[in-house]
Amino acid sequence: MDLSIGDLSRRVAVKVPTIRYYEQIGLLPAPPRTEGRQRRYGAEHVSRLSFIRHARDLGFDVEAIRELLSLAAQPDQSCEPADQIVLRHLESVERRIAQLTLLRSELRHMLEDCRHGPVRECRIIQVLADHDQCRHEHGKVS
Amino acid sequence: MDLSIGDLSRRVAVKVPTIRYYEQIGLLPAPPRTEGRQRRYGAEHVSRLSFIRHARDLGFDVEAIRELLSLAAQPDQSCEPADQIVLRHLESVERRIAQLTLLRSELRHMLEDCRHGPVRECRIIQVLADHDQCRHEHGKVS
DNA sequence: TCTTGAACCTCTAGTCGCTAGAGATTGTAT
DNA sequence: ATACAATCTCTAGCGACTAGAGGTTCAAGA
Repeated sequence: MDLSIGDLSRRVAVKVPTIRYYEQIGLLPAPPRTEGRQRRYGAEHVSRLSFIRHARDLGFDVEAIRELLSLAAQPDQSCEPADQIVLRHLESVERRIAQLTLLRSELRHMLEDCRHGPVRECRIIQVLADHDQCRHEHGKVS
Repeated sequence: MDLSIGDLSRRVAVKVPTIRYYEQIGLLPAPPRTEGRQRRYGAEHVSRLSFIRHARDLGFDVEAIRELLSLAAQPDQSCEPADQIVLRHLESVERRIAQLTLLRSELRHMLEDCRHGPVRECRIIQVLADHDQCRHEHGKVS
């Protein structure tokens, strides 16, 4: 096991610049280098980067991943803090789904109401221009 | 109607720096100024900024809003392009909901499986460390 | 009229998690 | 030996703001 950054990238499916970025922000430890200063990774880098990738796939932010990694390194501690992190994330996902579901129904209504005539009669534009004609309230989405 | 930027901000519920930002990126036209170079807004600014805010609330990005604004200014044209923009956005919202729904179920399973013991036995950490134990595949989320 | 002080001004930099590019160096296969 | 892909560092950019510094202007009260 003596992987170049490109090998690691292919194996874990994380792009090369992203690996360097993770090193820069201290998420992945700096590996040893060749004489010519190229990075060479071992098995522990593979598993740590996998962990990071899976956690990112699950939508955890870097701070949460930092905490999860540090918890994973303490096998005797209670896993409750990890639980809390996951729960916190789950709740934010649920809030997001709720927002987006509202949003979806608004957008559907807009499309249904559209007469497909000229802009002058277009409900879509009207709703945007005069929000009081809108059916529901909704929070910020972005 | 001769509103300061603060008046406009309160009336439309868009923050002052955001208003200046919209001017900078050309979304809101630059208003006339007082002798002392302070901005003074009229009714057309209020309605244009309202339009922008409603569209942002609906999750449209700035480029889409630019197009919607320019369509709104051409009342004789067909509203089909506006339709297309809304449809495109609806589809992306639907994709996002689908992703997040998958994600939610993964996170719920993780929490269910957790034995609330030490980290060593924690399914949450195990799933992250060894992704093959994961129940489902899912796309990128962030 | 003068004085406060809140509101305004411009400009730069930071947020998050990367991604892209320039320009130079290194590793590897032929 | 040579070619060329891969690597290196560094800086800047993405989107849609947000925060802060340091200075100026406006409007109201004394």
